[in-house]
Amino acid sequence: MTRTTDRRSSILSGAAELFARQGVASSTVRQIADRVGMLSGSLYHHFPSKDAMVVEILTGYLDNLLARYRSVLGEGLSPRARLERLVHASLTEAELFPHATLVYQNELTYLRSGETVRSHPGFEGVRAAAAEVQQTWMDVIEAGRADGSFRTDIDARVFYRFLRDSVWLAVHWHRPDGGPGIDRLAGDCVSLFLDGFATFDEA
Amino acid sequence: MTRTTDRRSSILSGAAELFARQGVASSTVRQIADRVGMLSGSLYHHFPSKDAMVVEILTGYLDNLLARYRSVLGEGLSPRARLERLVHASLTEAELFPHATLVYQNELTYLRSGETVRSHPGFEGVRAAAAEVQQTWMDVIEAGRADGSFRTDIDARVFYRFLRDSVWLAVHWHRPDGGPGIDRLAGDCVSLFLDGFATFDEA
DNA sequence: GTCTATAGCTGGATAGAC
DNA sequence: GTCTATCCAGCTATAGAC
Repeated sequence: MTRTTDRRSSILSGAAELFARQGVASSTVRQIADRVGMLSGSLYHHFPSKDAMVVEILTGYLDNLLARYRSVLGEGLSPRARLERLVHASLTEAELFPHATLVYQNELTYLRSGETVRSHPGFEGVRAAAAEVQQTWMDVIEAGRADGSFRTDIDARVFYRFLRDSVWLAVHWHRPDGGPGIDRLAGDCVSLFLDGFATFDEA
Repeated sequence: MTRTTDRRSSILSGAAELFARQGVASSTVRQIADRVGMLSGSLYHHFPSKDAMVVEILTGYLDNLLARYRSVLGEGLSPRARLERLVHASLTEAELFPHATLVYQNELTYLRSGETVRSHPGFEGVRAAAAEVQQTWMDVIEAGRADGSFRTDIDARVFYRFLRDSVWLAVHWHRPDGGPGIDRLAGDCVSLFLDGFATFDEA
């Protein structure tokens, strides 16, 4: 167990912060090196390429997130409760890794653009993990539609996108310290969406 | 009045499509030239730089959008009705200029990142227009909070962001032909958000 | 494990022929 | 108005000294 954060980790977190703020394409290895106080060439002792950093940032983030999701799925909850736990898990992860969350959110559009750029081995894994994340959400939404607790007159994928983007967006404004905790935030978010989306037994 | 779409416009629309799919930074002037069947050097007869294309795409989009917004503001509607008309205007604009809409949505994060990259003259105008768009939404939300029709226990900016991203996101999945029209879509969207967000006189 | 130095490439942009 | 030909800057990545 090393006492101080090792070099490799600090490079990765510096890179994540840059990627989050400027985008991957506009961030250079020299900027990354500057940030940790070394020269660009030295980075390649730790990572084979810039893309490898991106892959590692996204993979670490998604692996953690999926582990949380799987734990939630094992609890055998109702659709509504499960949805709240998924929101909670996502917000928790976003609080722990805000930069990785932003990178994932911002680059997702370009990541899935089929035949283009990213052919780097490892991006396939990222894409697969991203697909599993989406499937997890779709499953709970479909389950809620099936048991009558969610509306069926609005496309499931549309609802998924609305909710997903709102949750992921929280990292833009949520402040870990001082503000409302994750618990409160997750509850508010689910209430906001579901009380306008879940079927109401009015009258 | 020219009968065919002129060269300049086709360059711009080709560029917009590329920017939307790959991101501005990852799109090269050579790709843009390829798409309209000319060589990269020839582009510079029509535009002084790649950034100038980005500025013109975003400016044209935002100018149109703001013109619609101002027209809505002149109708003297209630907050709820005004909100629906703003959603409607945004969706209409997104249907007419889907690529520009996506570019705006995707690059907004990097656009506002203060001292970084984009110092091109003209980007200031884009930023100013984007600020006016945001202000228009914030005004109607605040008006609704003031007259009691919207909840005050959730941050206005949070609600704004949820709604804005959901509306802008529609361009990802909405198909102009065949699917539900803009009218229906706008109504659904507002109903979805407000019936979970507007105050209810229950009991 | 970091540095110096630079190779090799790609991208935005330009000059001038046609 | 388009093409040919290219400049130059900036980038990723590498090789080898220390």
